Amino acid sequence: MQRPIQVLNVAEKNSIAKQVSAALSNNSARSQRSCSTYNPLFYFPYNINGQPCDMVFTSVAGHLMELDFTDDMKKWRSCSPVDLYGAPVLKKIPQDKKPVERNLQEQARQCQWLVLWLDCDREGENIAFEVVEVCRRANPRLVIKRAKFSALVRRELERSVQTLGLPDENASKAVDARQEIDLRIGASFTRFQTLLLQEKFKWQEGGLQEERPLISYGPCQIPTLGLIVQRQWEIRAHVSEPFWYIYVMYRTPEGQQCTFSWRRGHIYDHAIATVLYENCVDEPTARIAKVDARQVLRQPPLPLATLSLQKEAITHLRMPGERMMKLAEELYQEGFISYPRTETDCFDPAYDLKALVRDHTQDPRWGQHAQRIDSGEMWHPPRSGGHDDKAHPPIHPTRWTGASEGWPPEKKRLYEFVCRSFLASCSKPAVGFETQIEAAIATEAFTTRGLMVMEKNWLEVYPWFKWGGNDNLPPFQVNQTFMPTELLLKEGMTHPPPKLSERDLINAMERHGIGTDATVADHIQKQLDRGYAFKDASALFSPSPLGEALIAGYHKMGLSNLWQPNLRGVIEFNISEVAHGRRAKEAVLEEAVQHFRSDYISAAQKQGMMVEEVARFFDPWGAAEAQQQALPQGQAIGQCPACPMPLMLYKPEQGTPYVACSGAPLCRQIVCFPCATAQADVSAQPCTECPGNISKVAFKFRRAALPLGYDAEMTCCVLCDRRFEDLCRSYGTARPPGHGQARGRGGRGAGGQRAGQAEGRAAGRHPTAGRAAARRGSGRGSHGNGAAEMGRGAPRSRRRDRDSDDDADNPHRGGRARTGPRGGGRAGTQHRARGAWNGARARGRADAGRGRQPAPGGRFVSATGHAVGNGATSGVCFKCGQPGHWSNACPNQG
DNA sequence: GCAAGGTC
Repeated sequence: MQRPIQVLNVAEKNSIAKQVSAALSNNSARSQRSCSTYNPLFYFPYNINGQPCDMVFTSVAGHLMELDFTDDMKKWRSCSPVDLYGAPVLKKIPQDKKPVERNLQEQARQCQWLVLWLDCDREGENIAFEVVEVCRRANPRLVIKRAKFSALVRRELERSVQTLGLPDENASKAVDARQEIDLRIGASFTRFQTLLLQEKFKWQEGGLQEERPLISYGPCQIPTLGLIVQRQWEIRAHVSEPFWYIYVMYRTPEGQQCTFSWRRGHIYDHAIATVLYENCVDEPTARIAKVDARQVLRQPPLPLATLSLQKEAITHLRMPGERMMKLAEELYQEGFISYPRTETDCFDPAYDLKALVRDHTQDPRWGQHAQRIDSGEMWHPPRSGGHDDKAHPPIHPTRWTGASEGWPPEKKRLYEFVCRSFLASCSKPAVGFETQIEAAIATEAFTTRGLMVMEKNWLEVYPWFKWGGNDNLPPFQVNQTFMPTELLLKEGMTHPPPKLSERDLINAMERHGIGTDATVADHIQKQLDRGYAFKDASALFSPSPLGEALIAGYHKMGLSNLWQPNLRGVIEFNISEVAHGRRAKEAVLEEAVQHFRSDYISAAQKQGMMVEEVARFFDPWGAAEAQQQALPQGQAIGQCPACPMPLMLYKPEQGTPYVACSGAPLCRQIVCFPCATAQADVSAQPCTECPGNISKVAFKFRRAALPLGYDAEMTCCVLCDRRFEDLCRSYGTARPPGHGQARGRGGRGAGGQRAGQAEGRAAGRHPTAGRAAARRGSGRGSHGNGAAEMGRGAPRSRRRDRDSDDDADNPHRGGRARTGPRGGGRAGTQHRARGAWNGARARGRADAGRGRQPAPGGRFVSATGHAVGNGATSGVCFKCGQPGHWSNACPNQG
């Protein structure tokens, strides 16, 4: 008799652990609490490939680990935000996940095998590696295996456990890359925006909730805001135009009637419309040219996935997506509906749907319909929407309850919606009889259509959908003639597109790959929480002044790729190249970091534009105005050693000349004059001398030129330039280049660390080594060097071209901006401006979103020389979203 | 005080 192997099985959430244990053990698993509240243990014996096993099944609760910067970079003023592109990052287990970690380690110590049952998607693969890391720390000898399953049904799970494989490292690395990109961009731009704007304006007077708002940036939240602002600009850019159309109405003596639509739709030229109309008036007899009558079917709704449930709940129940998800979560926890976060919109054929239907036959509201399905009279197998996340079924009721009296009304309505929707999806399609009529008057053609509902079927249980209409059509015959009751030339006006509804937003986000089914609602809610957008009484979204100013600011800077909706798609496409093994994680990261760092540098250099945009809507604080006015005129002499902004030489009328970074308040670097090699140390204390809330700046000098360092500390106010202390002290040991000198001496570390980084680059490791050189050269009036350094990046002329292009396109400024020619001139629709933007969007969009598109062909190597994955490389440009080149050589700027 | 993604 073989001794059983001890096997630790880990699922992504308890519900899966429970289901798989039940399926594999034939419902005989013994459950036991663990030290982690939401992750109990299930024990049962099993046999894997003839080998007896003692199975212990447990779960985590999503990711175990979080990515973050090291402690020294977490303080917002500890470094310039641009440093966050190169700062080290760490994966850590946050405090609230410690019990999960303990549970895994306790079990791992007693087991020989670890079987990973995490969801079969990229995030699941990444969590699998987190679990492996934690378990291996407790038991290095663990044998690691991965169960891949396509449905939670017994046969599939049994197959899966007998054919265990290995976790997919590429998929996991793709997630690592995404996390790192999101963190670096998010943190750097959030700090940039917040530090730049937070203190400058009277937010509350401008309608914001908070006095000092957090102005966050994220690669999902900002493109979402971009969608809202873009629509606002479309609306504002719309210029109403008149159009004309011929209106025909016919009423029989019996009272049957219909109106006809003109084949030409609308005509924007009054003269032409009049000529065509007069033709009709001259020969007004209408002749029926065609009668097409046939039976049509209206299919029931697809089984519900998360996003479709959100959209339906918004439309039919008038419930915001975020609220709906909370209630759905509750219903799931209480066992009334299945797992609410799923992409699946098709039922597994093995699923016993009839049993689920039977559960509802006693309901007073929809029980009768359920009975008719159960009897087979109404039964029709649910359609398949073609999506399957391989982990969850579509959302459906799991238990009937008539005892929902205590529930809040919204929860009741949601449960009812899930039940009715499920029953509808198991019902026969509705049957109608449609008649399409074509009529001719003189040279012009007209159509009308009638629809009579013959069998309601699924519509009986689903009251939210209206079908049918115009069923009082006169009984036309081909070649029949009649005299129209009314024949008129009517005038209409084009309307701007409507504001976005939450449903529109979800659709747009889905189309562009912004967020996942589980996070889309959060990103929308975040717009409201951050004060970037409002939702009006009709639940339509419009940007707040702050939201619009942010987008307009980046637009004006020529950095629209930072907010346009394809941003996420571009990131997703590139990391999916990692997941498929076509590019190395490091290469994609390097490319992304380089690109976004360069965008950050542009943004920091043009920060004034952002301030200007915000100043259109919000009043600045007096002190900030005073600060701006009080700053003396300086002369650019190079680039700041700590950030991308120009370093300025200031010569106050009284007092000592000094050199300071122009990037305040993001960077308050002040360096020594005349040597200009010193590192500043900034402490944010209020100035005791001047009336404004200006910080006191303490800074250190270091005379690198001397063999023994010479150090000084001085405290002064940047606003009034008043010194508080001035003391010098020497120190004894010279340090080799590349070691942070300030850090070792009790001064705060940032300055010294930056010095260390800069030296490292100078040693040739990094392509931006020139910066350190410029810093050294910019002392003693070496102006030429500094100026050359400031103009780095795209050639100036090209940048100017791009900016002016963008300005021409920016419709939010002039009020009545043009709508073409991108939109193709006279679009002939009610929403003519939309065509223009859609055209622009389509071109700008990554052929990317979620890796559905084929990989772009061809071989190319990044300018950094890193981008060689497994020989053939591919990906899309972070700037324009197109394949074939990298963003630092993007030919499609703007 | 930053992101987005899992999940309770």
